[in-house]
Formats: sequence, structure tokens, C-alpha cells
Amino acid sequence: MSGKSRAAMMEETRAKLISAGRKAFAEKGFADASMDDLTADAGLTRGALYHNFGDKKGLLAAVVAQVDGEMAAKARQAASGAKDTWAALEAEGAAYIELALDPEIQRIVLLDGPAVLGDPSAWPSQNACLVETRRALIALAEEGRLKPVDIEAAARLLNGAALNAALYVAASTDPKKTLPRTVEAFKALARGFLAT
Amino acid sequence: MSGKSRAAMMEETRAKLISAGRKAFAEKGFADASMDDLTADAGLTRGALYHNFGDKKGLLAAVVAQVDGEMAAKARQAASGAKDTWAALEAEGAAYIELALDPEIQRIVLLDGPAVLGDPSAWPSQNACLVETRRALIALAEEGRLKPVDIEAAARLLNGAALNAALYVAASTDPKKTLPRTVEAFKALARGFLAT
DNA sequence: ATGTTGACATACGCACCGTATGTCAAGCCA
DNA sequence: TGGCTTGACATACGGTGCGTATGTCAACAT
Repeated sequence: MSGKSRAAMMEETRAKLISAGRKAFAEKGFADASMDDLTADAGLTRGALYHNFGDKKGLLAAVVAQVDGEMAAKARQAASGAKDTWAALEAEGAAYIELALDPEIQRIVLLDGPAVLGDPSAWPSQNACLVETRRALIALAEEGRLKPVDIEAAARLLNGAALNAALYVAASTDPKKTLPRTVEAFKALARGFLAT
Repeated sequence: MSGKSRAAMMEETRAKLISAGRKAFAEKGFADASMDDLTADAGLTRGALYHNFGDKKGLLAAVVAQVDGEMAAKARQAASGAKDTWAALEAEGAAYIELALDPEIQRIVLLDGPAVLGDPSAWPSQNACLVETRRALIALAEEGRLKPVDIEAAARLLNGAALNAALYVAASTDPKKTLPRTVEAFKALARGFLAT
């Protein structure tokens, strides 16, 4: 016991800080989250945070990368049972909309993330959701089922539509009613990329 | 001369503060803009700002409303010469994408605005761009040219796609090349809402 | 002429971030 | 084994910035 390597200890403190940061950023937002409080919550001090992540934005970047990765994993899972490539794309989009109903994801990835770290396509985590969407589009293009559109632009348009729509659903008075309509609208919209 | 009413004086200071705030928020971002600097730039102090706008977020809301109004006006103008309603919708979308290439609009309306003030659909300014898009969609629905989709959701999807696409174009290495492709992709996508 | 109101300025306290410095255990090296 | 170095973190400090409480002064009102 107590046989933990230096690196393992460090990974543990990093994990604790990311966890505490994730909670604080989700509940209070990036600007109103105090690093003193957040690190104390993890049983540490700001010293640990600056040593591991450089600054407050560095911690946010780490948190975003973690959440982003989880989102992509769930989206992949949602698309795994699809009949064909097109159905997979639709399933992914629907999954993004539902995922983005999570207040934590909205606050961290959709609102504070872009505002503090800049455009998602410039993130080191490369916005895993975007990568997934692009993969699906490339597959469709190879099958010749796509109109001759720019793949990168198309991926951004689809993701922007889905994630932005999620903010709308979440802000609506009755999300449970709004969600299916929005997903249907998304599927109709996406069909605009299908070859005629 | 010097015959200015009380209300006119106050409108003038409000305008000066909004102008200074707009510049500061655009150049430094909301978080890094100092209210001391910004008000001094307008020849005033923080006292005037708190008296007129309540707090820093209040000033941002006023700035956002102004920029948002200008955007909607330009979008309307872009759509005014369109042959039919559908062409108008396409023109509006293209106009949004081009408008959002302006760094000032990106920073204030697309990044800091949602992060600080929350989802645009909850803004008092009601996000004029969204209103325009919805109007165009309603007109199309009345003409029977739309698939039976939820209008509100469709408007949000289109706007989300357009504005998010603009961030992508702006972040691209060669915006001049990327812009037309993105606009074309947007038009293809939007056609997904057209009745078959 | 005096009281009142409203627009703005000044002054104060507090919180917070980033950095500079300190501490202390864990590994070389002799 | 004992001093030396390094790395992971804690503590201390300075500076900035926000929000509020208080002050000032002109424009009405009476």
C-alpha cells in the first residue's frame, strides 16, 4: 500500500483538480468560479493548480477536453446501431442535441469554452464532436450520396445547427415537447446535403 | 446653443458609454475590458456607468442590442432585392455569415454575449437576426413551400448553422477562399427545409 | 430662498488572479 | 549515510478591478 509512483500521485491531483473545476465551472460559470474555493474543494491550493495547468484558462481547457471526449464517445455509441451511413449521421446529430441539454455541457463547452478559449476548431482537443461529424460526411461522400459541398464547411454547419439548437431547446419553456420537434427539423435540414 | 434638455444630455452620455464599451469589448473582450479605462475613454467615470446601466453586464446588453440591430438591418437590406421568398432566406443567411466575419461581431455577439448574458433567445433585444429568419420561414410556410417542420426550431437551426459557420470561416487560414464554399454549403443545407 | 431630486464623481472595501518565494519529501552522487 | 538537487506543492505579496456607499452640484419645485 501507499506504493504510488510520483507520476501516479500527480495524475491523481490533476484528476482531482479537473473534477473540482468541472463542478465549479458548471455551477457558477467560469468567471464566477473562484480558484481558491475550487482548489480547496479538492483539498489543495492554487499552487497545485498553477503548477499543473499554468493558469485558470489552462484548467478550463483540461475540463473542456474531458467533457468533449465524453460527448464524442456517447455520440459514437448513438450512431453505432444505425443501418447505414446516413442514419448514423442523423443519429449523431440527434445525440448532440440531446447531450447539449445537459446544463454542464452548455455552460462549459458551449458558452464559456468558446468565449474563453476561442473558436472550438482551434482547440487542442479539436472538438471531438466536429471530428465525428466530419468522419461521417467523408464516408457519405465516398459513397457518392452527398451533394458536392465542402466537407469541412458542411461539418461546421451541421454541428453549429445541432449545438445551437440544443441551447434553444434547453431555454424553451417545455424542453420535453420541444426536443423531438427540433430533432425532426434537424433531420429535415441535414437532408439538404443529400444528393438528389 | 447649449440648449440641451436633461433627457438629451443623458442620451448623449449613454451613447458615449455604449460607444466606448463597444470598442473596449471588441478589442479586449468582456472579461479583460476595464470599466475604469472604458469610462475614462468616454470622458466619464464608473459612476455614470452604474447609474445608467446598473453594472458591467448591463452595458454589454446595451452594446449587444445596438450591434444586433445593425446586423438585422443589413440582413434585411441584403434580402430586399431577392426574387422570391426562398431567395430572400438564402440571402439573409449568406449575409449573416458575411456579417459574422467582423471580429467585433464575433467577439461581442457570438462569444461574449451568450457566455455573459445567456442564450440569445432570452435576450431583451430578442436577437433581431433570429426574428428575421423566423419571419422569412413563416412567409414560406404560408406559401406552402416548406416541409412540415417546427418554425421556431427551424429558425434556430438555420441561425445556428450560419453564425457558427462564420466562426469557422473567420478561423480558417484563408477566409476569402473559404467564405464562398461555406455560403454554398449553407444554401444546400437550407434546401433541406424545402418541400419536395 | 430653500428643499428636493437626479446625474454623475469620488472613496472605500473586498475578492480575486498571478507571481514570487518558501517548504519538504524524493531521488542522485559520493 | 549525508549533503545536493529537483520537483510538487503551499504560502505570501502586490496589483487590479468590481460594486457600493457617500459626496457634490446643477436643475427644477414651492
